[in-house]
Amino acid sequence: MKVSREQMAENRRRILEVASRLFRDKGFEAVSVAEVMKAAGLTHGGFYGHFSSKDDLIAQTLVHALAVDAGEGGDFRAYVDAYLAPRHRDNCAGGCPTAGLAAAIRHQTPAARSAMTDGLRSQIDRIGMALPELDAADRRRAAIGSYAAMVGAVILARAIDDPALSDEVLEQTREWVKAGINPQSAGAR
Amino acid sequence: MKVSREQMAENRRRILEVASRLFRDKGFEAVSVAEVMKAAGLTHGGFYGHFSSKDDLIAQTLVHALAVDAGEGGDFRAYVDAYLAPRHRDNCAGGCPTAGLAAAIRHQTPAARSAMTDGLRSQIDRIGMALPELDAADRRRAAIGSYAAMVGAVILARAIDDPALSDEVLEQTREWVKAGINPQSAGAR
DNA sequence: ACATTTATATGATGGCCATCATATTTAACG
DNA sequence: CGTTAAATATGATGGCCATCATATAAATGT
Repeated sequence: MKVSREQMAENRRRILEVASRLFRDKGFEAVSVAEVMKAAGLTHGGFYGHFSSKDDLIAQTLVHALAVDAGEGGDFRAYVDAYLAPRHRDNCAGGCPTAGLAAAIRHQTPAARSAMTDGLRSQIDRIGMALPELDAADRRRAAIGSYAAMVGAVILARAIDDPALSDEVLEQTREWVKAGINPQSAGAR
Repeated sequence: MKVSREQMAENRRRILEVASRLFRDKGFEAVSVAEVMKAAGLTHGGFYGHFSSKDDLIAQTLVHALAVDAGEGGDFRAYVDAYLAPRHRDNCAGGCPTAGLAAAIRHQTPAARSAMTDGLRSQIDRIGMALPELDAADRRRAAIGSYAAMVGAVILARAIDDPALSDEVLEQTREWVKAGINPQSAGAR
């Protein structure tokens, strides 16, 4: 049945939201179009009224998810603590889309890769702005190096089945990253 | 037709080798059993004489690939340079299996996760041994933090479609990691 | 040499899934 | 209100793939 204009927009939003969580939780391939629609409270047939294909959904979901990825209020140390925490590791569906999906993007369409590129660029800029105590060159290096370590640590911590080692990967990376952005230490770099 | 005992062992080795490259290149789900067998020069039917399922192949391939992952002759700086290089980024099929597959392991069987855990543990130990100039605590932290950054940087560099930013991610992470293992800087950490 | 075992090949089978065709219902607009 | 257009539902369709049943043929051990 037809639905009001706003209802349709709302439906579309819900599809994107639900797809974002499902993709982060189970990966792109393990989630079917029908599953997304069902989770959004719709039937699978209506899907192609909103998106031209599953690849289109993936690309649009990435744009959506990476735009919200912003979060961070400028306190980089607090962001690092929250990012490299068991709570974030255990919350794939609600966690950072970059940590959850970046590795899968290599196999996706150009539109998806483009969304990832934009998302990464702004994330690096955002982290850089949260490190005003460093000079420009150190700031960029620290932003990129820190974020790479954070994403890598969460991916590794999620991949392994030994809780103690997984916790240790998070803890040690947390200390490593935070020590690396001390002005005196960054100077030594 | 039946083949000699050694021929069968050789076939099995080739299946694992070929599967390892295909999985790293295209991901677990995008590679079919038939494709692996064909690439190994066999037909798909014989597959179940070697492995009990595709999941079994994945787990055994990981054990195989992560055992060979050793490589490194003890010069950590050289290892970092080679790891965080465009050549490695562009060579998924022949590159580090951890960078290529770690993120997908979250969705695999317990056997696969266990193989990844063992592989990561020994990789951390190996890197630690290549950093004798640091004391024990710094060494472990540097090994974990550095490896997380290396894996994360390669994953990010492979995900994005802007070559300049991709190169920059590798370069900056390379400098960041190498600066982080300077004894004076590690002291500050 | 022969009998037997077994590695591989050939050829189903059944399930899942993306996509589409068509039907239904209702909002939107006059 | 009535007509039309559009959003969603229902119900195919075709392809891919993991797995398996059976056939073939060569190696192994006597």
